[in-house]
Amino acid sequence: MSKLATREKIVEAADALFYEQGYEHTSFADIAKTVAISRGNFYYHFKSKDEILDAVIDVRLANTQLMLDGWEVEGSSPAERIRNFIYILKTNQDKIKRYGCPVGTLFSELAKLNHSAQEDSRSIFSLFRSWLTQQFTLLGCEEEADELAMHLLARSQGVATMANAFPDEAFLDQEVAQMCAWLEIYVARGKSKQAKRQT
Amino acid sequence: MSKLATREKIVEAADALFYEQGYEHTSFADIAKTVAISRGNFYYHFKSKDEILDAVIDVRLANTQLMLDGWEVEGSSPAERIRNFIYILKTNQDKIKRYGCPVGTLFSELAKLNHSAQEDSRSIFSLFRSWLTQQFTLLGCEEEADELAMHLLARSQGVATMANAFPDEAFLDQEVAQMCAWLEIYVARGKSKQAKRQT
DNA sequence: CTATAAATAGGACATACGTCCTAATTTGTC
DNA sequence: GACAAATTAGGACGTATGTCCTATTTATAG
Repeated sequence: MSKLATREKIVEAADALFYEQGYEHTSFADIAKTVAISRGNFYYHFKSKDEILDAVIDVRLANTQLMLDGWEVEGSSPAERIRNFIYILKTNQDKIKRYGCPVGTLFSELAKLNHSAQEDSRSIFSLFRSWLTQQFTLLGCEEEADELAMHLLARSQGVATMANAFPDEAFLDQEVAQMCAWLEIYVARGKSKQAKRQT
Repeated sequence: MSKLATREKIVEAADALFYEQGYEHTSFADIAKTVAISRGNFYYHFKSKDEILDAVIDVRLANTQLMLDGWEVEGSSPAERIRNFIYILKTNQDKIKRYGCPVGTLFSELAKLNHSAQEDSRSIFSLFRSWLTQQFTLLGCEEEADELAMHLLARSQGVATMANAFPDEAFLDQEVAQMCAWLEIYVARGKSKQAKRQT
């Protein structure tokens, strides 16, 4: 119980610090200080900094999956679920304006460090990508589903980056609205296809 | 002469290393090794790591301005110039797939480090932003020029990030084509406005 | 050619950091 | 309540890094 609690607390603190300060810039002392434990205790739960990073990525993956699953409610449409994805930007806009996108900035950092966890970090992107592909497929855009997924991911990433650089604007709201409008094109296209198939 | 050469060599090496490895992850030894000078000599030209960063940002700003000026050739249209901007992604695609966008990734890192040069780093974005705003204004989209500039910047950033995460695809080409197609809407809109004004 | 300044080299130093080790404390079990 | 295992604390160690200092070499000027 207490073992899990401490471990979880460490991962939780590391998760936040890696997001806010970056992986490399966050030291053991930083995390230990946040959790209020000694460095020794720290090393009882994790043998190295890399291990904590792995744990953090695992938690982020799990939380992302949980979020996506939470959108899979009875009676929800793929369009609604994609809109949920777009609205992540709005929901987390304060943090995004301060620290950027947690997925994009972590991957970017690990890419530069040539870190072994780079591929694990990419898998968070992959999770979103395959999920979005699935949603666009359900929407009736089978052939271009993956392309649309990548497009939407890129749009989100770009908005997050620019919102980080210029946080004092209505920019984020505008872009979210535009992305929703863009989505409607494919919603309509999917419907007309479905109608065709019905006749 | 040799003084300037050494200084320039240091900045050049630091510029590349900051891009490829990140600012924090690049040590004095790394730069000194690349330039093949001693750490002592190093400190003769720069009193601190921050000073090198400032110099690198200045160089990047100057080079960017030079690039933009280079596009201001006789007989070029704003649409062509914006297309030039979009094509940066294609021109630098190899490096972008490996290290992301130099502007975006540097800003992102400095934001997390809470580094004093963060604002200087943002000014590279600002340069692109105001330049694009000007081009869209010339295109005849005065009211929405800045919005369009930010939109295009965000699209570029997003494509760079995703191309970094998934470099093995035709993704970048597709997105560049889509951005050019998107631009045509505003080219046409500008032309119709101009025609209206002429009548 | 000489004297002065610029430039370079390389070692010294303090600090921070990741990692390891051992002792102490807490928890769980019979 | 006693004993073993799990957990925590905190110091020790080596390395890397940013920074500084001084001696040596190279370039410049009168």
